[in-house]
Amino acid sequence: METIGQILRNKRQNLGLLLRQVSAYLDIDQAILSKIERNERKPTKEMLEKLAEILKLDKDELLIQFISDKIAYEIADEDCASKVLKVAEKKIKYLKSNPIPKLT
Amino acid sequence: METIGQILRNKRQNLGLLLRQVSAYLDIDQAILSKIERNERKPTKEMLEKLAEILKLDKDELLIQFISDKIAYEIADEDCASKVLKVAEKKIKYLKSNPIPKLT
DNA sequence: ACTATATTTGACACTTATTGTCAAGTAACA
DNA sequence: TGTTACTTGACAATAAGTGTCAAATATAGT
Repeated sequence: METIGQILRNKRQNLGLLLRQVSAYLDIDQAILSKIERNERKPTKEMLEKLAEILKLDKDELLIQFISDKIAYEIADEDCASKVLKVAEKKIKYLKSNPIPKLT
Repeated sequence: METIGQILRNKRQNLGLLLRQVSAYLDIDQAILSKIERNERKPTKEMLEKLAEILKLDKDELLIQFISDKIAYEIADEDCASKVLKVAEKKIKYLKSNPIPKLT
């Protein structure tokens, strides 16, 4: 099971790209990219899209990995985690079929 | 499909309790509770536990509603939402069966 | 309409998180 | 030793979240 950081790092290295090169393409400091690859910081969606481009990764797949990572870390320590996901799924289906109320 | 705010408000009103009374029990400003019930603010876990007590709700169930609400709102606008949940579930299973890496 | 009570709203100050930048640090290796 | 790639931590700036309060708005009873 790979984290998003690992996915990014592996692909970058397989392509023989340097942090410096990729971070320049994203127009961010390479320190940030380094931290993203070690899961110390989270990329923005904009960064993800650029990363998908330059690393030849599927944009949607990367987004899925990113969000699921976030959720997994968020609730992994709850012992009701899988129940949470089931309920969340129902709520999402409901939200999708109804006008979206405002979020806090 | 009820939000956590709706659940809290319904139960409070069914018990004939006032915002003032419940918020006093929680030791918070009633404005905050009002906002929680309208999903403008998120309760802390401590608030949730107190709310479960005074409103005679199941503590675990309430926590599940709370977290699933958060997740649902977080990803409801993604069109890959259900895929995200599936991947998240796998990741959680993995995390639970392995030493937990540090979170960002 | 008047009063009292319940709830909502928004401004505010305060704290906490998140962010990008930078320079100094380590590690590997020619 | 010198070079290259990457890492780390301190820093300031910004954004996000929190509690408090008073004024505004319901809501119901008389």
